[in-house]
Amino acid sequence: MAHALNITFAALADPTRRMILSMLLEDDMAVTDVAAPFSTSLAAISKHLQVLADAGLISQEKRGRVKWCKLEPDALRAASIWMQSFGQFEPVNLDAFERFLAIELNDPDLQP
Amino acid sequence: MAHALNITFAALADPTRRMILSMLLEDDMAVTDVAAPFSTSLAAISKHLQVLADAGLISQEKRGRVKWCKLEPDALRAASIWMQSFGQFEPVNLDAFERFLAIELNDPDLQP
DNA sequence: TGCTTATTCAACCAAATGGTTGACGATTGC
DNA sequence: GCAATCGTCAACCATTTGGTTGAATAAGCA
Repeated sequence: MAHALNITFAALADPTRRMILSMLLEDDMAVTDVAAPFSTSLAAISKHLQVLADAGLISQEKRGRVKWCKLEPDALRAASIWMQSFGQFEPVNLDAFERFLAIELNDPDLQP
Repeated sequence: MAHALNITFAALADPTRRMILSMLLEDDMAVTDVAAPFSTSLAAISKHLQVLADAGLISQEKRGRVKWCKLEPDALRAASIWMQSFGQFEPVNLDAFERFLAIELNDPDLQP
């Protein structure tokens, strides 16, 4: 893989991982709490978190026996900047954004 | 896969496909011409173009025996909007962007 | 000390991905 | 008509991905 953008975009391509990111947007979380709303195993979520950490999208810090996960917006920012190079995208249309979010949050691929 | 963002981000995760997109930014191209600068086979590039078309990132139109490929920025815009939801990203730092582009264009994974 | 909780590791599996090669259907030009 | 060009298809291959389960490690609690 090598290139940072490869792993960033690959990490973002999975709906479970995007959901995790949106959960972490609210607050830092322990691995077990991240896994709670999903029907997949804890080990699977642990792997997803590793992918996100490898991509630099989150950081993980172990305090005691609990590993805290924290959103790291820098990697996302890099990908966002790449997109803007294809850009001349007009400023975000908030109505379209609302509609978009409605679709994203009703993602049928996602169990929670 | 199902969700549009899944296939959009998955399509963007490959450096060959990102390079193709940047080539198409300049102008519409025939499949053979897209493939020319790459050391991979024409069939492989044809598959990459299919992935990009499935993601809505490009469109393809056959005129005679030549199939023309054209950048379609709407899908990229959708992904860009999703990213901005993680946003409160400060306006793009152009110096950082220049450095970033330098890295992207020297991508060692890419042959051309 | 011993039980419980938090997380990862290891081995495994099915499916998807990115690549190859050779054959094939269309289209164009001589 | 026939040969060359454009592009895809089909079969195959190696690697990666996302998932499982059960054991292992580590830390807190009673």
